[in-house]
Amino acid sequence: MPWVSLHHADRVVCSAFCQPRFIMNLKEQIELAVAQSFERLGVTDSPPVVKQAQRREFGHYQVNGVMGAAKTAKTNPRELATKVTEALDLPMAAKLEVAGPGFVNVHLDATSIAEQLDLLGNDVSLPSPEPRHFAVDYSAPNLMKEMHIGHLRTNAIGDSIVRVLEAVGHQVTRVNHVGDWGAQFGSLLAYLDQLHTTEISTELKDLEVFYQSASKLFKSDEAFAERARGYVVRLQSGDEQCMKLWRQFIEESIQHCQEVYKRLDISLTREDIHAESAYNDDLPIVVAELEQQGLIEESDGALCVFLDEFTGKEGNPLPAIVRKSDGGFPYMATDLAAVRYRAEKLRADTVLYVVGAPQQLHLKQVFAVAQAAGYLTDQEFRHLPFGSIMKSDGKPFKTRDGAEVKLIDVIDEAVARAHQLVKEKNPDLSEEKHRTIAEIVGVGAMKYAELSKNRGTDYIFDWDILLSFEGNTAPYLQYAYTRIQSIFRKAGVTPGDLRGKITLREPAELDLGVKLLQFPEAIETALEDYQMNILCNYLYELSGQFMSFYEHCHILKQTDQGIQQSRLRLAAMTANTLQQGLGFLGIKTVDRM
RNA sequence: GCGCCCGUAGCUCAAUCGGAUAGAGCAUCGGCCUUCUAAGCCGAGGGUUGCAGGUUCGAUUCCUGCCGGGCGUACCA
Repeated sequence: MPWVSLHHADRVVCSAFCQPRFIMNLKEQIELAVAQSFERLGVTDSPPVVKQAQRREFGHYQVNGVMGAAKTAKTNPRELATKVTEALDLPMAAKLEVAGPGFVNVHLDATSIAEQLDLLGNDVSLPSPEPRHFAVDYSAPNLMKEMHIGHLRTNAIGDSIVRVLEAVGHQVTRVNHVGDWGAQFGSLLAYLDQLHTTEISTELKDLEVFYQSASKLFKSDEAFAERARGYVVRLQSGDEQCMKLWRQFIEESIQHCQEVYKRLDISLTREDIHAESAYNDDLPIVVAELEQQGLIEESDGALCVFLDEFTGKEGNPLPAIVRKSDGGFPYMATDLAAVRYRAEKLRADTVLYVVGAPQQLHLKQVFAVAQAAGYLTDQEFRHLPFGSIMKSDGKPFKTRDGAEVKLIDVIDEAVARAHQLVKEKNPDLSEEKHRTIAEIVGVGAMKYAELSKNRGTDYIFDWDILLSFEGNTAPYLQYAYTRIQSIFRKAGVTPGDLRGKITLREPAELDLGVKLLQFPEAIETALEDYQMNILCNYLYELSGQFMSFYEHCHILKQTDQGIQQSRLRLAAMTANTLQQGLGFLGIKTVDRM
């Protein structure tokens, strides 16, 4: 039986005659065996439900599906579990036991695990789902202002999702839907216009200060406010001199963004920018198309789409306003135009919006109106909301607090702290090395702090937690990696030189070996709901497993050549997995730190 | 008022979608550097998962009610 298909997966995997990198992962192998065992016993319609065991004493994997099956079949769960175990053809299991109300605990066999590791060589196996075209909308800063700490989430999460999707073979379009249009630009342009050419570049250096000076003038100086309003009109009507100023400002602001991306190692480039203003010409068309569909109603002078499912205060119908009473277009219109573009022009199969949770209702409306307008056929448009960052008192950051923490300042602080530490830990390295390492470690810590949290929940901003280098942090993973590099330096070999097979004698070796084989499972689980914290968790556990192995199974002191080669191979595979996994998170590794 | 999200150890967070005795990190306490980098390892203490019911073999997870917090709720984005 060369080909077998898994009922729950949308792909076919082969068991015998194909490349090692396409072998099933451990969980799938067990699932398949349990499913076959169920079949032999005449149990149908019950999934095996195989999971990694939560406690080591329960084996490596546990089968939870027997209890559900027993319920449907109205039989005793423990008896059924015993039968399933007897009918189970799973050579890779060293021991199977029925436990608790009807669990089957699977203890894996060291020899089989070693064989599977040998099949991989020094490669890392990845899931290979059916390729799709993804568009991922993330980052999307407002170009009026500089990015603040709140922008870290969409950048870190979005960029990581993009990297993982690409790694498993999907086509990915990065979309940076920057805010470069709107009434607020009036005062910025008016302010820009009254500067002397010599002052412009210095003034724009700090966008935050620029923005604040302009809005202060807008409030205090009536003549200035009047000019600002005039600029809005001129901007919207495409006045050439005004557009020139606007382009100058936008250019400068994009420059700022790209610098931050570069610093943060975010993979967005200028080519990924598809700004709000790019849809300007589409906005009247979208409204006209909605009109043709009979979806538009006028209300208080605004053009609206009312859908039954949306109600506002006091149960009143809640409109999706696509044109304001003053004739301007709100972001509902822009976002609809963006949906239309992404579905019809970009032809993406799945579009992910990595946008904060407060936008939930808005995006729900956007998708619903787009659906009603016929822009969507079978594409999947999904909002991936993330929680807000709160202040230490648990209250959310408000724009008016003015005390928002600039993203670039957080980066500087992270790098400064890392620099201090690496100088202290490794004084022999050159200053240049110190700086390079500090940049990678500091930025890694920041990004990992974001990624390792469940994306849905709000969390509290705290310098010391965000910039911690101990425990479950990126530096811990990077440190595990440097320890491995150090071993190879001292041994004077490179992973490519390694000969010999893997043998897993010590418990620490077996646990590390199993953990290594679970990488594709972690990726798969993380992609189910685009939760990168699951990948973080895996990498942390892998590092922990390695650290334990490192302490208990000395490598260079080992006199038995076979054992030493085996351990070096385990170390090499760990390093490889860590580097790839961290790469998926947008975090680099260093050879020393 | 209505809708969505949340409430877990002193603090910050997990818990792979209903599984076993709820896990980490930080902080606290105790061990481990003449041995591959101590950003580390080994161990200890710390919990009525906001409260009260319900569903079932089994609930942090699902349902109902209450308490507390956040966000949203027509022309800012």
